[in-house]
Amino acid sequence: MKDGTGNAKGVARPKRADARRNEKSLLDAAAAVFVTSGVEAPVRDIAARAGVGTGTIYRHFPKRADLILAVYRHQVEACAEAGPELLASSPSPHAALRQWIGLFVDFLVTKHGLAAALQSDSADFETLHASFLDRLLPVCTRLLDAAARAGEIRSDVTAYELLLAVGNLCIGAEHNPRYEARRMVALLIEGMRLPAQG
Amino acid sequence: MKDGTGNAKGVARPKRADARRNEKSLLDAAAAVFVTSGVEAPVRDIAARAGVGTGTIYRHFPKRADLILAVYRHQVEACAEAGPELLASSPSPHAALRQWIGLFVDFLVTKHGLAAALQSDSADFETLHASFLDRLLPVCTRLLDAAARAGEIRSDVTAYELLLAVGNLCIGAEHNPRYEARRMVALLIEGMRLPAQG
Amino acid sequence: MKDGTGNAKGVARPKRADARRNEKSLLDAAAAVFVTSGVEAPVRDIAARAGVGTGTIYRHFPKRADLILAVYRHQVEACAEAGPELLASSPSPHAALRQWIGLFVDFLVTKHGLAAALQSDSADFETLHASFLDRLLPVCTRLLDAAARAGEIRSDVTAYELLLAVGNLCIGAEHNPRYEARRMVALLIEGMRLPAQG
Amino acid sequence: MKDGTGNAKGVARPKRADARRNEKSLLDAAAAVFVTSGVEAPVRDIAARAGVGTGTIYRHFPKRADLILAVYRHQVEACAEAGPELLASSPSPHAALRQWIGLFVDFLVTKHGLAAALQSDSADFETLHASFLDRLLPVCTRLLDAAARAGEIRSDVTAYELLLAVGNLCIGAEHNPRYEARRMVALLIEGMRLPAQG
DNA sequence: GATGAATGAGTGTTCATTCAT
DNA sequence: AATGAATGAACACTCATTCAT
Repeated sequence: MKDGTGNAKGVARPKRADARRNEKSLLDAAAAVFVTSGVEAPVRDIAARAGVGTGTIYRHFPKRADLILAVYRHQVEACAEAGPELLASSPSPHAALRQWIGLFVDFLVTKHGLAAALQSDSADFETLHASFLDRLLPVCTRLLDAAARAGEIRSDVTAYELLLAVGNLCIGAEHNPRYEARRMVALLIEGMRLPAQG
Repeated sequence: MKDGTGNAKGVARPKRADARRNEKSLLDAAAAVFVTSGVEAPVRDIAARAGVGTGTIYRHFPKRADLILAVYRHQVEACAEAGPELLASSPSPHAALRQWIGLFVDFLVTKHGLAAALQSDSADFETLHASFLDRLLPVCTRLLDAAARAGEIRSDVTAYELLLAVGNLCIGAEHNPRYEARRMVALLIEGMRLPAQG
Repeated sequence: MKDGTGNAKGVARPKRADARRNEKSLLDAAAAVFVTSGVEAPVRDIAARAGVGTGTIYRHFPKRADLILAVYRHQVEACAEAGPELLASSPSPHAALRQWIGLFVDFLVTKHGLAAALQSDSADFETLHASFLDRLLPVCTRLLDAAARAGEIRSDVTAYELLLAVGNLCIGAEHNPRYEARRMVALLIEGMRLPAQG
Repeated sequence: MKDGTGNAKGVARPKRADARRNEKSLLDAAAAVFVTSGVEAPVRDIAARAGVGTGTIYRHFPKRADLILAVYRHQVEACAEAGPELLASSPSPHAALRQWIGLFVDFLVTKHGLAAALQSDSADFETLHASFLDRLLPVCTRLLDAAARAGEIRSDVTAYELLLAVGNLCIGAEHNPRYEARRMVALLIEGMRLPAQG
């Protein structure tokens, strides 16, 4: 019955006020450290940055994946929600796909190590991998399907491989001024396009 | 300044036969372990596999990057040499580019962790990154230029970003049957193509 | 000087009803957890089981020994009280001693870790040790004296060493089906016996 | 083919000279620390006392049980070997048993925490428990059998429970001047005696 | 040159205890 | 009074790297 996190409005205990504040600063610190040292940064570093003890991190996020997940949840969510909207408002499904992938790239490119972590085969990161995919895969699939049905892109590319490919293309982009992930991703998307039918 | 091969400047004393033999078995062992545990595998594992002490590895390859470099030198070399050949024998520069990139992918995809290591910003891996690029960049540039001059591909993609992009696309491919790096790379190359001029 | 029960000197303010209720549930929880995880079980576990915060435990029982003491007080008390009764009702002092030791063993054997804790030299457990002894030593002494005076047992065994010996013999018994503490204690008691005088 | 330890005389690599010296000082340090803080003393403490790094301890003794075992191996061995000798030289099997148990007590009583560790149910200590028993059980069994066959003691006490009981009786003896383990053990042994047959 | 023993910093993780709410 | 969040010392263990033999 304990609820570690959510409990939006209901009968939530009042105490959570300071804890929530603390959790927020934890998330901020983690995000900052992740940018600098990657998502595998030592727990101590994150704790130090947040000005808390290491135990506090473990209390809030028992597994590392929990922390990473929490750090990026909002952004993943925003990205996921943008999918249908773009599909509705764009001139073509392919344009929607391109824009949506653009959002995904914007998100990943600033998360040093995230893309790499998503590739880690460590048991600890499988959850992470899965959670990201759970939310994003359906959205991407729908965009892909729409574009394929419209005859704009080939239909043999799965959302899974596309997301992984895009994720990979973002690795290392942040620290490398000579490597522009967005351009590379654009090429990839362009490579999926089918010639307009006469 | 240290050079793992003992090959300083021009006066290199020819390495003793047994030392060379030793180095060879070191390389074989490292290659094998890299496949299993990635290029960041513990030094001890490699030493054990080679049947030598850890100190021996450090003598031959002071920095980890030296070892990785040595392990893959032959293959990088072969890849580099294939560039001009493909350009000469292929029906078009773009085809040559595609095939050459294919060789590069073949190489990377079977090297667990190599692609990831190439992206590491650790000072230790910068050498690695640089060495690979030193040899491959000119080759790739020449292929790119040829294809661009032939009007087959856009001319705003540098060899540097292309190699990085392809390298990135290969990350994690080995252990993931649902992710086919070659397909993704093919899309990228396809995305560079320019419509044939009337 | 601190006394976990809040019962200082003589002016003890009667504890509030709810506090007493709380303390009772604490004791029950602790007893249950002690059985499962030993008397050194994490405070959190006990608190969780009791449905209270850890702070509450510390309020009621500042030191771990206080808690252990409180948990077993009733049983120690019952054991102590049984001494004189047995002496009065048994056919011989030695029989009374044997039975009383039996009660003590029954008590200890089911308290995972208690016997071990009584032996711990940690400052924290000295209190525990002392408290148990305070109550039980006089009782045991009286039984021993009676049996010795009756010529049934040797008179050079002190209650202190007997209690410790019996306590020790109980260590580890609970989890070891091949080790029957009661049998070993019986041998010890038997070993104290003096041959009946012609 | 690697031999981590033994290899007494044969073709042993020469290098082991300093390592052996080091291992000896490790053992001495461990023994000293065990006396002070018990066999569960922090690895760091032992390392510090021996003047080595923690890694050195792990190299020589991967598991804690290995260290404990090594520390006490000689003494266990000596104890085991004394069994048959005592049986041969003592006036009666019971006397031999008594003396042998005396040796066992002498050994245990000075090893703070050993007896307790032998009782630990931690997986890590099972090995320890088993190793001690492996060596001592047969010896004790033989003494017990001889005494039982001679009609001097009851035959329903197993070597296993006797050793455990004696071990338990030794717990805490070193630091407690008021508790004399030897006396208590003597009582136990006495308690096994059978009245001489007419 | 080769060896592998030694080193010790670095890291994850647990848990008793304190204290703001 | 009760709560439980926060703290941080403590500990086991790993592994890159050095260096005596």
